[in-house]
Amino acid sequence: MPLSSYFHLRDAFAKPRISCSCRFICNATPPTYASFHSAPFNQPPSIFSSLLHEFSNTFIHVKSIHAQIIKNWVSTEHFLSAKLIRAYSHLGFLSLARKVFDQSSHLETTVCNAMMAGFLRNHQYNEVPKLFEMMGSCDIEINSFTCMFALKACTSLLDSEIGEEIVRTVIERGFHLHPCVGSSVINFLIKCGNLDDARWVFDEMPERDVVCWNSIIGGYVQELLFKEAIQLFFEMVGCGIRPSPVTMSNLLKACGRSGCEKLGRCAHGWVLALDMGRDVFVLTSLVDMYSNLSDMDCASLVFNSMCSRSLVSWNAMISGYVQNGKILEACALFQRLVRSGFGFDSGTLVSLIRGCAQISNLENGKILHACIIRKGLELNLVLCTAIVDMYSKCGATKQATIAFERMEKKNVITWTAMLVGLSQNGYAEDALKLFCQMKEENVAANSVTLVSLVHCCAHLGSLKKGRSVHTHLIRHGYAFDAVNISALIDMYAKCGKIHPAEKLFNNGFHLKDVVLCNSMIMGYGMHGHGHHALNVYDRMIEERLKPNQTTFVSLLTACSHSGLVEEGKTLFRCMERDHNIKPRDKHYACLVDLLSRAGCLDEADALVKQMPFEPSTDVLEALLSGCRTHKNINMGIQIADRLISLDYLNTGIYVMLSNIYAEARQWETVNYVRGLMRIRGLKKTPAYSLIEAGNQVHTFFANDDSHPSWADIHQLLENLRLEVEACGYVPDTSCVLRHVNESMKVKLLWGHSERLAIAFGLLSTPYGSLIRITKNLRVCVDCHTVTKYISKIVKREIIVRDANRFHHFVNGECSCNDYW
DNA sequence: ATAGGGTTAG
Repeated sequence: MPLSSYFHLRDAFAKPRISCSCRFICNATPPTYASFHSAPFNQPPSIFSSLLHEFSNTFIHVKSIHAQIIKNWVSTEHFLSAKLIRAYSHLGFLSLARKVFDQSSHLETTVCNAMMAGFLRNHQYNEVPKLFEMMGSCDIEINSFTCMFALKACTSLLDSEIGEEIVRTVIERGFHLHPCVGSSVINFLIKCGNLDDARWVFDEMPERDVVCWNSIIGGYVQELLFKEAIQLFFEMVGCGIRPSPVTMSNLLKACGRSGCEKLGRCAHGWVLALDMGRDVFVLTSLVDMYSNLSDMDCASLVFNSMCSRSLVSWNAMISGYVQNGKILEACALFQRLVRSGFGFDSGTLVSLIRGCAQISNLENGKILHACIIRKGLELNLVLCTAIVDMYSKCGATKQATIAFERMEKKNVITWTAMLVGLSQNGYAEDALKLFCQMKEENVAANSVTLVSLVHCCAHLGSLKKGRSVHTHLIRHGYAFDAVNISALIDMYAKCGKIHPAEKLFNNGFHLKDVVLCNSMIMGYGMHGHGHHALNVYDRMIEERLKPNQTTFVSLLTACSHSGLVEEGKTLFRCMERDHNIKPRDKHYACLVDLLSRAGCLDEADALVKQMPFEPSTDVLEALLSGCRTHKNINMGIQIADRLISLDYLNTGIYVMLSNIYAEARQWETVNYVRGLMRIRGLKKTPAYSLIEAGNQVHTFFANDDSHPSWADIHQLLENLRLEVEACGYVPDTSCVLRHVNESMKVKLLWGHSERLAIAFGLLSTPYGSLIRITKNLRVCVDCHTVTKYISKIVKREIIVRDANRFHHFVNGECSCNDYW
C-alpha cells in the first residue's frame, strides 16, 4: 500500500466530511488512523457502515474494515453484508463479495439486491436469474430494485421467459411508474422486439425524465422507425426537457439513417448550442451521420477537429469512407490509425473486409481473413459474417462455404449472407436447400432473407416456392416496402405470371418508387407486352416520378422484345434531352440489339461506329447475335474477331462464331474455332432446363439419362415424335451446328433439354395443368416448333422461359408468333 | 443503503 494512501486516510479522519453518513464519527471522539486499527470491540455497526461508505474505493481499506467487522461479531447485520458486497464487487473482487453473501447468516432483500448488482457490474449475467429464483423459493421479499436488476440481466441475456414474468410483476405492483424501473422495462421490451408494449409502458408513466425519453426514442431508432423517433424528440423538447448527449446521439443516428439532411445539420447546430461540442460520443455520432448522408467532407471535418477520439470514432470514419465507395481514403485512414499506435479492433477489420468485398479484392480479403485467424477472432460473429460476404462478393463461393461451415455460432445475418452469396453466384438451388437447413436449425428469417429467397425462386422460375415465400411474408406481417414488392414483381414475372405482378404493382404504385416501376417495365418486357411497359413509363411521367438509367435499360429491352423499333429510337433520343441521362454502354447495347434483331444491321453498325466511347463486349455481342440471326456472315466474322481481341476468354463469343461458320457450312473453320476454345481452356456453357414437380426442382441437361424416370421420358418422347410427324412436323436441322448426318441431327434435336423437361412435366403433373419450363440458354427454332405441336396434341398450356423471353404455347400457337 | 439511457461493423 503506497504511503500517500495512508495520508489520505488520516486526512479523512482528521477532517471528517459533513455528510449524513459521517455524523456518527463526528459525534464520537475524533478517530485517528491508529485508533482505527486498534478499534475496541463492541463498536456499533453504524460506524462500520460509515467507514465502508467513506473508504469503499480502496481494496485494502475494505479488507481491513471487513476484518474489524468480523472481529466485532457484527457480521450478522444484513446492511453491513450488503455494503461489503457492494464494496467488493465495485472493486472487481466478485469472489470475495460472493463469500460475504454465502456467509451471511440472514439473507434478506438488501443483501440479495447488492449481490445482484455485483453480478451485473461484473457481467456475470447468468448468475442473476438463478439468484432471482432462489429469492422466490426462499420467500425473500422482492422489491423494485430486485426487479430492475433482474430485468437488466434478462435484457443482456435475451431471456424473454423470466424477463416477461418480471415485467408482469413490475406492472402488477406499479414499480414501472418510477422512471428508473420504467426505463428498464422499456429497454427490456425493446430488446425483445416488443416496441408496442414498450410504448404502452412509456405512455403509462406519470413522470418521464430525459432517460425515459432516451430509452423510447432509442427503441424507435433500433426498429428503424426514424420518423417516429424524430417526432418523439420534438415532443420531448416540447415538454421542456433538455436533451442529453444520449438524446442527441439517437437523434443524429435517426437523421443519418433516414436521410434527413436538413434536420441533421440543424441537430449539429444544437449539439454546439447545448455545449456538447467536446463529447466524444456525440461527435462520433456526427461523423456517422454525415457518412450516412454521404457528406464525407463534413464527416472528415468533424473527425479531424475532434480533440480526443475513441477507437469507435476512427472506425466510424473508416466505415464511412467504405460505405461511400472511397476505399483508398479508408485505407489511408487505417494506416494513419496504425501509425498513431492506437491499435485496431474487430470493428475496424469489418469495414476493411467490406471494402475488399466492394471492389472484389480477393487478395487483400484473404490477408484480412488470415489476420483474423492469427488474432484468434474466429468467434466474432460479425467479423466472420463479413468474411463469408466478402468471399461471396468476390465470386469465391467455395471459400465462402468453407468459412460459413467453420463458424460455430451463426445468426440470421450469417445465414442470409451465405444465402445471398449462393443466389448471386448462380447457385439458386443450393440457396433454397440452405434455407431448409436454416429452418431446421430454428433460425427465424428476416425480410432480407426472404427477399433473397424471392430472387432465387425468380431465377429458378419456381412459382410454387416463390408463392410460399410470398405467403410467408404476408403471414408473418413483414412490411411490404418497395424492395419486397419489386422482388415479388420480378419473381412473378419470371415465373410467367404477369397478373399477380401487375396486381402487386398497382397496389404499390402509391409508394412512387423508381425501382418498383423498373421491375414492372422489365416484367412486361419479358412477356412481350411492350406497350404496357411504355404505359408504365407514361404513368411515371404523369406522377412526376424521375426515371433513372435502369428505367431506360428496361424500356429499351421491352421495345426490343416486342419489336417496337420506332418507339425504342424515340426513347433513346429523349433520355438525354428530357431527363438529362447520358446513354451509357448498356443503353447502346439495348438499342443495337433492338435494331439488329429487327434486321437493321447497317443502322446498328452505324450506331456502334458513332458511339462517343469504345463499345463494350455487350454492344458488340448484340450486333454479332443480329448477324447470326440475319445470316450476315461477313459482318459477323468481323465483329467476332474484334470481340475476341477484346475479351479473349468469353466463351459465348466463340460459340456464336462457330455457329456462324456452321450455318455457312464451313465445318473446318468450325473445328478450328472449337480447337481454339479447347486450347484456351474454355468450355461451352451446357444447356439445361428446369421444371418444378412436387416439392422439387428437376434439372435436365441435353441428352441427359441420369434422371430416375429416364426410361419413361425416352418412351414418351418417341411416341410424341411419331404423333407430331403425323401432324405434319418436319424437323428443322439447321440449328444442329455439328457436322453429322441427318438422322443423327434429328436424334440430337430430340435430346434437347427442354424436350426432356416437357416430357417429364407431362409424366409428373396432373392432366390439364400448366407446364412451366425454365431454360438457361435460348430455345432453338425446332424446339419452338415442336412445342407448338405438343401443346396441341396433349391439350396442355406450356410456358418456356429462356435466357431472353417467354414462349407461351397454347393449342398449337405461341404468343410470339415470330420466333425471334 | 442500492437505480435507468448512448457512438462503429455483417
